[in-house]
Amino acid sequence: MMIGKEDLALSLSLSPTISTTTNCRSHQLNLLPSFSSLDTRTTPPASLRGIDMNQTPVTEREDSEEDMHGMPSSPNSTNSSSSGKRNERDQVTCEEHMLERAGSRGLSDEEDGGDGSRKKLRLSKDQSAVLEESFKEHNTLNPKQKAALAQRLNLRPRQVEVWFQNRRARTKLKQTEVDCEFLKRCCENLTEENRRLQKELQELRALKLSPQFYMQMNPPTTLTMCPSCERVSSSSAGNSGSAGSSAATVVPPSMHQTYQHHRSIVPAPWTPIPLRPAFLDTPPQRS
DNA sequence: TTTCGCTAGTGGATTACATCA
DNA sequence: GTTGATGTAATCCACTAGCGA
Repeated sequence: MMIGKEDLALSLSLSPTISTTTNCRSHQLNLLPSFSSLDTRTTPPASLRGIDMNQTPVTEREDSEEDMHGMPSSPNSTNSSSSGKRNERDQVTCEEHMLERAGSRGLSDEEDGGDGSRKKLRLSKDQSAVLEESFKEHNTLNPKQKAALAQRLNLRPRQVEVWFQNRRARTKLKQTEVDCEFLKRCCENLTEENRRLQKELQELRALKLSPQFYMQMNPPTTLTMCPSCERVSSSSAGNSGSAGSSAATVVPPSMHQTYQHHRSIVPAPWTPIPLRPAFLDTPPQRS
């Protein structure tokens, strides 16, 4: 949004007949010239006490401030689609606004109490089921789909849009929980592996410090890995024994003599595995 | 009374398009 | 005609309040 709050305030104070939150084009506004300029963001919708919001709209009167403008209350309102579909959106915008107005719950300001409080009523099971089905097919809606769904369910397009937004949020939350659990297990495994390797390192160092170690030390060992089975084997001038990685299965070179493409592995200096994966400390960058 | 899930409002960020110099 | 700056509308997400079960 390129309009700052100051600009909004200025607009409100200077042009009381123009809504600052309009989503309509000028020609659409011309169709609805009599709506007031209440700031819908600061004026909560009227409540809906005792009324089943899920009932088929009866009158054109909208309970919320949307009717005051003839358009939705939030800049987010009305259209839900992936970006870059302006033409498609434009075609549906007016229809949606009319639908939203028609899709009211048949309440007047008197009926909803007019105390500024809002009522959030549940969608029926049938409505939720249909929305769920639709969400399974596509988790975002283009304006036409939204309008059709709203009409089918006797809801306002805004309600359908909000439902999809919240549904996406729930999906993301659950996925985040799953990811978190997975990473937690990874972290635990790596911690355990690190602990085990540290212990092994200590043992090797202790062994290295003992005089006997030098007595029995063989010439430098070269590790070879079979690219096919990725097994590591060790070889040295005087020993073809088991100096391979503790994590890899050590296989005598003889078992892999048929492979002509064995490559040598130079043992790298010891690097402890961090107890906590680095990516956990690196927040994902927003593209 | 408290808790939890759901619905909806709000603000910021982003994108596409229109207009103008 | 092209290009960059600017404005506007639409959409998304994150956060949150409020309602109902």
